[in-house]
Amino acid sequence: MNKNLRIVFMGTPDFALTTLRTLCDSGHTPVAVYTQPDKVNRRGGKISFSPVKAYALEQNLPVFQPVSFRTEEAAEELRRFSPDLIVVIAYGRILPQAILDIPTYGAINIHASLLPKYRGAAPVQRAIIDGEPETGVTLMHLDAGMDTGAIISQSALPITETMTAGSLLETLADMGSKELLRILDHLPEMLDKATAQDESRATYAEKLTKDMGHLDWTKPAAVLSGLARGMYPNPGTYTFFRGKRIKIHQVIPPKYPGEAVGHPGEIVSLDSGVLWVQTGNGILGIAKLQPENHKQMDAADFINGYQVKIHDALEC
RNA sequence: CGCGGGGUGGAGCAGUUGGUAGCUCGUCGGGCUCAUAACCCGAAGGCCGCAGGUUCAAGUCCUGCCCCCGCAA
Repeated sequence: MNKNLRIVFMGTPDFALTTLRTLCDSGHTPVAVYTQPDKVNRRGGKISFSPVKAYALEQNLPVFQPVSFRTEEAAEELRRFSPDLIVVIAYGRILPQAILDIPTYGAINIHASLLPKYRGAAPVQRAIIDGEPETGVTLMHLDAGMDTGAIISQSALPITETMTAGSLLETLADMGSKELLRILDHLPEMLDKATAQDESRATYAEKLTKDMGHLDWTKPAAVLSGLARGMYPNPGTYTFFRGKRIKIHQVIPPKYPGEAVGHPGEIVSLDSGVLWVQTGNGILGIAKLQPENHKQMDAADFINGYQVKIHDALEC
């Protein structure tokens, strides 16, 4: 019923793209799309667009990439679309109140956590790394703070030991997108019913750093598994083998806690073409990996090509 | 022009100071076994990324091009 809402979409990565697609497919095509400025990919000297920009161009939607929203020009540009609502998803920037005041209904944001827990940049990743039993997606009415807006709706999802940040993000993006459509159909009421977050329970999910991905084999397998899955695909985890850096792409849930059959980092079995590695507690399986300068490969191929033997060891 | 690694039979890798290619796995055939992703025997399969050059001779040296990847951003 609200098909003629004037929506402005703001987002950057794939997580945001899912929702943009959903909006377009359901007839809520945005009147404008905002995304982060293009980045220069040094290695090829090429410029790379954000996933959102690539799709918007494909759909012939007007694209804007302001460097800042704290200028009168930026506000004026936005006002020209006389938006009813801004939908913000992983845009990568906090919108100042002056911008939030422009649309009739303000701005709605989809955040991949059960707010107020895991506010911030890496909610899904941190939830997996921390071994949380569940996470979810929250739609909130944006205010000027960092993920502090009133909660419009929330859906939870259990985290299993095979989920990665990448796969979970996809699932949550779908959940959030569908929920958004539902909200758009009942817009003013849903916003009125939004409830403030309980500040006392707020936690923050800081951005991940590359060095966090350096696997320490003396840690328990369960911890390493969470790290490998929470850091995947970006920024990724890694270890070293014969002095070469190895990226870990897929691990297999830990086995045999407590029963140490080798030193931490030692490869104790090659069953089923998997690299079974002894950790500080339990054995972790590595199923897919990528030696530096090479492409991703199955552990079985790695074992064949590199003549890996039991008792060889991964280095920290 | 940020630094660097690589393109070799279906897959992953070796190939030394240049002399027509090897390993692990897979595939096909046969054998052993109660059985097997185990083991044994045998076979097929490669214009060594593309183009040009040096040389009696190049995967192996030189030049140019295409593609892939790691780090850093």
